[in-house]
Amino acid sequence: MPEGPSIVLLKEEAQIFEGRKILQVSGNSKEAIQRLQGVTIKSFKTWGKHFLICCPDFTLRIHLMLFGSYLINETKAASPRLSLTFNNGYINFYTCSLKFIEGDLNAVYDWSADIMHKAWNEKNALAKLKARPGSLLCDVLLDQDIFAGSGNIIKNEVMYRLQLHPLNTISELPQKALAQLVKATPEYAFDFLRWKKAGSLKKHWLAHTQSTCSRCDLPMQKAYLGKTKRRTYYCDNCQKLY
DNA sequence: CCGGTTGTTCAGCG
DNA sequence: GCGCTGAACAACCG
Repeated sequence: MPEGPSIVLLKEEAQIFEGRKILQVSGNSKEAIQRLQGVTIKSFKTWGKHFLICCPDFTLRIHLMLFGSYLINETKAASPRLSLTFNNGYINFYTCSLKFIEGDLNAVYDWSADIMHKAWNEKNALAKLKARPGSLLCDVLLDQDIFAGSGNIIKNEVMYRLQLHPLNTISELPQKALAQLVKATPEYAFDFLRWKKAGSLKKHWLAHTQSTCSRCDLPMQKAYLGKTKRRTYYCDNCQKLY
């Protein structure tokens, strides 16, 4: 389930364990997860689609990939990749990628690239876009170096909102469109978060998985576009190709 | 019930 | 070393 907003939600739900000591560790991960035993969690952070468990001497990065999930104070049949027990509950992570990060997180992460971080920086994003003049719009919206946290749904919805065709190259887009892009992508991510909390995310999809354009009533196109070859929904009539 | 996918990395090749 | 392709991972929905 995981685009950036879903990870922000995970962080919010995990808040109850911040500052708590990990009493029990288990899971089928091949990483050395036992080093978490007895450790007190300093804080949880997110960067794009990364969920970060920050401990005094190291950080554990959890990436839910395509199929990952988590449960708090609940279990299911599958065996967790990682299970952490505290004195006030437990959290299980399933089918995710775990990696320990040593040293200073700020040396690893460019927080200004995270579309949901307070450090998100439009100017930095614009500079990165301009450094990739030949890239397609549908590809840059999945580029985690530029729009960390954006995924395939956000990509489709942002292009539709801005009425920009997925096959626009960055160099062809007018400055105004680029300025809209770096503003609208975080905006949509926060709408996504709000709708997901309300359980009404899919109801608000205007492009993703849609068969008809809500603006002009013509059929939506579905194609696997760009270097990323990800499923792209768009309206040929409404989304402008410069 | 089989096909498809809200994601990423890596091996292999030219 | 590069860019591209396909595989691998592996769960859940319709």
